[in-house]
Amino acid sequence: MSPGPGPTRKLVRPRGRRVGDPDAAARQGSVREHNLTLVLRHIIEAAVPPSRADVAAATGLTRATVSVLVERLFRAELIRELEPTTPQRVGRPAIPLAPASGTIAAIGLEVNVDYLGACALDLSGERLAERVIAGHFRNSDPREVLARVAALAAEVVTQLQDQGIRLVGACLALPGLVDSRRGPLRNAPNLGWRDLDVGAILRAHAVFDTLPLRVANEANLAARAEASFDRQIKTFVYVSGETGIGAGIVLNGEVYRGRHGWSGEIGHTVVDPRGPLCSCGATGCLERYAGKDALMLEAGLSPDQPIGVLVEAAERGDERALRSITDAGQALGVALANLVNLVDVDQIVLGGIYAPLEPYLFDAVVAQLRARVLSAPWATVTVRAAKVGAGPAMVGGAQAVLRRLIADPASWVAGGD
Amino acid sequence: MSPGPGPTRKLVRPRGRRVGDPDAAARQGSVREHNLTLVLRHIIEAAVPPSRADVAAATGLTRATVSVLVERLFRAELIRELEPTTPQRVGRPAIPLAPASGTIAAIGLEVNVDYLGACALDLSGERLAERVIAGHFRNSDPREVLARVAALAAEVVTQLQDQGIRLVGACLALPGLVDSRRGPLRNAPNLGWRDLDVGAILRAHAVFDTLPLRVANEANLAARAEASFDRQIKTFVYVSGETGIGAGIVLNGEVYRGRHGWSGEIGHTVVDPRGPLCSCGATGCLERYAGKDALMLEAGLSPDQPIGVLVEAAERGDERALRSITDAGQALGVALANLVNLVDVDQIVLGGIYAPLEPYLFDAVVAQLRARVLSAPWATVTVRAAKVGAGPAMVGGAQAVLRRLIADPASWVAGGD
DNA sequence: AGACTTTGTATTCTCGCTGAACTTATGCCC
DNA sequence: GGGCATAAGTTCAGCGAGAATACAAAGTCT
Repeated sequence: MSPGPGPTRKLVRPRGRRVGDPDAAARQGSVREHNLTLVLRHIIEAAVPPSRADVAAATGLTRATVSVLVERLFRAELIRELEPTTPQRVGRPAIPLAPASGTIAAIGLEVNVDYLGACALDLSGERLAERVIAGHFRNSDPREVLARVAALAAEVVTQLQDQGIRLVGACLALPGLVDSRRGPLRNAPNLGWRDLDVGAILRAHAVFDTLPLRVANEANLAARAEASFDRQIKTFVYVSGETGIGAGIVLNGEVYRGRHGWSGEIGHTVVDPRGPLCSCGATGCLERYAGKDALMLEAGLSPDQPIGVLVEAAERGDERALRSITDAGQALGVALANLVNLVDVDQIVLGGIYAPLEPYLFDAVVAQLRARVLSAPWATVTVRAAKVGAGPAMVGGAQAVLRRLIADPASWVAGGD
Repeated sequence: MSPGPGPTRKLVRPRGRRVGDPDAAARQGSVREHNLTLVLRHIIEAAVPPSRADVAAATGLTRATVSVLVERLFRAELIRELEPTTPQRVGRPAIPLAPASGTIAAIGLEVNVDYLGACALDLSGERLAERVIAGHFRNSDPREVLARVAALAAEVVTQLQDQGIRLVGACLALPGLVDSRRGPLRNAPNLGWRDLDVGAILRAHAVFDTLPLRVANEANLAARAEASFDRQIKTFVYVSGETGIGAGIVLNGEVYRGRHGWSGEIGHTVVDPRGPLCSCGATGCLERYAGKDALMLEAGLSPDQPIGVLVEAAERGDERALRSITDAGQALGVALANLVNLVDVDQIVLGGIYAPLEPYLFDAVVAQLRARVLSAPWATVTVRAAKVGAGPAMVGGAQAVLRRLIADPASWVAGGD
């Protein structure tokens, strides 16, 4: 029978997407996909560039198989060979393998209460481009703001395309409830945005005609960026303190998003049911005690000033400032104790405005954790400041896009062949 | 070279355990293991017994492959063929496949504040045996109580072995912090047990010489039992209300245990930081508002009476009883709102003493959820009473053991060949 | 210079799934 | 009742991917 597209043409069997999918059938191709990912991940995450033999030893594959897989990854420009190090060891010198740099990149975008930003990352983790605009976007006009974001993205995209770098996608970080399945932004109280299909608005701009765009929660993305900093720590909670307070829960190296993608809304966790009214309609939310506005106002400062002003006041020994920070720390400690009792993590990373407040804030947090976490006597919960610098959510967004590529290099290898 | 066990014998390469493990190399054998599990799971979880052809259609495997895999499962006594239904359809009649019954079983054990129990389940989910002893085990002597549990287990084991049923393992449910990695019980405040290697004590009894034993948290196991009741609902939180209050968080069909296995300790979540002192040392824990003791005492009843007494009082319209239940419901609602804000689940199942209190309790819970969950306007959180009957944790324990077998039938197939 | 050591590649083998043909068992229709 | 259509289950050649083994390559050590 000729393979023409006749009416009786057979339906294509839905191929098992990944070996990891427990509900799909596995076939030989799944094995290859799995191992391709395994090898790529190992090369990208290794502390020092490994040779083919190192990869084989670490993964349990044979050197022969690794050679074949490496060849594929190499041809797809996902990895590169480095110069052999001057060998101080007997035997044939190894060829170190590393993630390719400057071949493939992803774009991270962000809208926050006091800045907009765009950045680009390649597989080696290098920041190829960055644009940040400071401003005040509380109760801003979404279409106008998003147009500016699109302009930033366009700048970055043209810059990279001029260098011949291929772009795999973009991800926008927002401080609010983003529906991870159906796309629309539900509620970003501090931007004043509500029930808005941000993805659709942004995709109307020409830049995104060929560039796939995702939208995700700011804290979740920042958590991902922090996770990539220290890969040893696989399970932790990242708390993003800004005007609002969000948390990204990382379980075993994977950001936990929940049923709809709305996990980690610690800012609207109850600290005291009889406490003050919050913008969300409930009473006694953490945000009313430890959000930036509350911190600044309690210290007698304007909430629109940068956090550095509060830090300076604390450094001067200003009573009101110190009291404000300690109160916030207690509330934060209560909320985090609840989180730890529920989710059982043993590492907490405080980012955003909390990082510079570390010397004045953390003791109160730790004290509450010690008192209120049921398992505290058996496993101490460590609290530390975030290591990622500026724009963690932007970086995390780009990483999220790259991560998809890394998790499924087979499609890219086939496409670029 | 002769394959003798000389000193230069090659090390056995660590074989990739499962295809699901993202850090292990996949090989052809992994494909078979994966598909074997896939087929077995499909047969066990199907609403009506499927034929080989049905399984093939559902999984995406070919009928040829399914035939081979079914043959293996059949020989290992994991599944059985049913009589063909009187066919009302054209074509060769299908042979329905179902989980084997009465061939392989697992034991569930439980120690709780007011009863001990043991039960046995086979792959078809049938309860082959059950023993329950009522009593009061608050501040009991662990060794004495565990000896009684071992005796219960021994009774069940001999009964089953007389019937020629093979036992794959046992799992003990405890209301407290169980270290899922290193084994010891850390803290079961309501039993008064603390820092006790329950597993080791129990394993000293002869029954467990050949029977692998695990120890796990009561609420987590009860959640698993509830999950098996309605497989459609894959993500929910089960709340086990007894003297203490525990929660089992089920994400995508899998119980989330956390870093150490201590997740879901909702009973020691803070409802009001200035509230009354709790046995755990902190203040204002949920348990002080919605635990059985608090409920009974507030209603003017003795905490050692069964919950039915409170239900009857409420039915009579007793003011104190109704007030007590409503107060508990509010506190529970606050704690659950926090949980939902953090973990983003949209189903809550209330079990234990809360199930019979449904008509008087749930409204208060739902009201708090509606007011305090940030995402409430976009996705309602449903609250319902548990469906599993008596001893959910026991049943869940047995299921947990069987689940391991189902997740890795390859080992059993090879062993029973 | 030659033995030794380690890396990376080539070749053959095995294993498990696919696809297509084949067998079996039933209902339907004349 | 006998063919025909239909669906379930089985058999078998083929293929793709990793394992095992042997071998080539590129160095160090003596």
